[in-house]
Amino acid sequence: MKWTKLMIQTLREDPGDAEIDSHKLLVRASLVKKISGGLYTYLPLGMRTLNKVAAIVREEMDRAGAQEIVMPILQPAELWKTSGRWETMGPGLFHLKDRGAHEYALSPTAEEVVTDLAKNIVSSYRQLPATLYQIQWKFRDEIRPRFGLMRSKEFLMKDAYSFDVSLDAADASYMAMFNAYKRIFARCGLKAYPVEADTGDIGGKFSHEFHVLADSGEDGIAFCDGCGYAANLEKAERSVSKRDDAPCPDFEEVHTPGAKTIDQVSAFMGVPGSAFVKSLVYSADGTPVMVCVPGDRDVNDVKLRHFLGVRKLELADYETVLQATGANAGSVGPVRPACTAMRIVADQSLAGARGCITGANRDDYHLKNVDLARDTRLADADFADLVVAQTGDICPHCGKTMAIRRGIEVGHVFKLGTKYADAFNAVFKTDDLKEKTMVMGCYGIGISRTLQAVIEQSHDKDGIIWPSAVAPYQVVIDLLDPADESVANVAAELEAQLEEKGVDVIVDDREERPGVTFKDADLIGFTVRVVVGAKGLAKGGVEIKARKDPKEAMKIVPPAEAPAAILELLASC
RNA sequence: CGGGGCGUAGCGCAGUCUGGUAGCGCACCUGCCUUGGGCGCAGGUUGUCGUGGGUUCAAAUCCCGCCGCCCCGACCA
Repeated sequence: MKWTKLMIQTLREDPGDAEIDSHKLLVRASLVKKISGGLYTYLPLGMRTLNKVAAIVREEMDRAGAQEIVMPILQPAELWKTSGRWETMGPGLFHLKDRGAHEYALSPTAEEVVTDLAKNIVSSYRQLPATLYQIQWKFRDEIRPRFGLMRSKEFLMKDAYSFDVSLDAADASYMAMFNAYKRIFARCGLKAYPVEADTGDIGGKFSHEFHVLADSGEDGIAFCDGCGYAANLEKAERSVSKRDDAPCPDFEEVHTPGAKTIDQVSAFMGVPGSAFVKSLVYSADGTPVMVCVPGDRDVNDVKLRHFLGVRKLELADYETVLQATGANAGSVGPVRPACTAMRIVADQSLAGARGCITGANRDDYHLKNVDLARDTRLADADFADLVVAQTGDICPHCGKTMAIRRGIEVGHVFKLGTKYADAFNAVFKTDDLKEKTMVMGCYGIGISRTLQAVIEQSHDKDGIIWPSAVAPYQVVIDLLDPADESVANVAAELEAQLEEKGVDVIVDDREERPGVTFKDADLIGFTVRVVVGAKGLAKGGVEIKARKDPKEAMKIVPPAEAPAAILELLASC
């Protein structure tokens, strides 16, 4: 392919609306063009890399025994109402009506459609197990699209769904996908880590996310270097040692005028935040619940929601707080008798806490010398792991300390159980003619996000450094003298030979100074650069260099030997 | 949803406070020159100044409405 035939318009300056390197480079290297917030056109170069990632995913899905299908993006509302997600996904789900006022959703995933499909096609255990997948555009009405392709309203996703005869059988389907994912990300040149995760709105029992570590990542992940435990902060557990607090005298009120936050009261009283019991009033499916955690800790909403077994959980508004406790936010606490009606729960690390400070349920007052067992209605069953893990917390599996890192979620594998199969009554006949519900799993990879994650993980100050497997073109042949006949001939011959070997080649035939073509080659990041010039040829060689290598690693080889040398270089990238 | 910022050429921006008929850099086109890391010179093209209304002799500039985009926050008491 000739450069001058392609729609490429590289930019010298960073786009004004990009925050992170990969987003800036996507735009500067002319891979994508924004059309509106969270919506992008893929230009020829971007389309090629997107297709390459998709091709790797397709190959590995097929290898793992999954079958490719395509489901509609526009999906009838009835299916979504059957599963309940028409309501639970709320405004995150795009919906629209046709001229007959029938409602539709734009698919953000396809559990409903695929379960309905399986229900209709599968009637016997003989047809299982089966895993279906598609590579299809998905739509989500994100609150705040950002970071280019990382969080956009429309994105390319591979979604797969497994159907099995039992939970045990589903393990094999899950593991097949898990292993396929490891291969996929490795082939894309990515270091991706499987991380234990919450199952979110999709539901189910067990799941792993695949994360690429990056400072710009939107997710926090607890890592234990001791045993390899890795978990999304939404789920990450921590181990706490049993407290042995000394008995304390009866609690007493302390006047704390104007001090509302833990930081303010802590400063006012000259006591560290960890000595406080922070008490928050939540609205759990509409009922107020008080949650107590150490003053230097944040409540983990996901853990709390699971523990309480409720669907909708949010911090209560100020009026509810006042009604439930008799005090305004900033002065509330768990000590009786104020909160007689409300359920109170607390983080496990507070079991046995004595001598702590809480709100007094009276504006501008706190209590000191609180003994949670003695002074509150908290019973053993009310304690659970309810806080967000922090760096330095103890790993629940090996006892070593964990660290929090940032990650980009590029893939997710779930065991769904029978959540959707139950909703759609997707059953099959067993060998003894009984009816049984299918057990499902679902498995997603953000293809467009993966593409950007590769850039985020593989770039330098000059531009992208494409791994060979997903480069828009693996080799750029830079013609220093495009008008020179011998240069053009050597380049054409080289291009033909490489393409015969299955290598994607772009020939930079622009009448530009070398500085311009070199800068562009580095910016777009073609895996290997070949320079063909009249002077070099006169001396008997062309020049080859891997993008990831420094200038000094450049080699000069005779044109006849170039294809073999280039293939070797590509194999190492 | 709340707060802040921004909308001027394909891209990045100045001009707005203090109203006077729109500018810079990059890109693009022509010519000369140059030719190993975004060269130089000369000439040139590209704008409903986001949009609708108002004030005014005159509006990118002042006033009001709307739209879009970006960032932060969304109540951790």
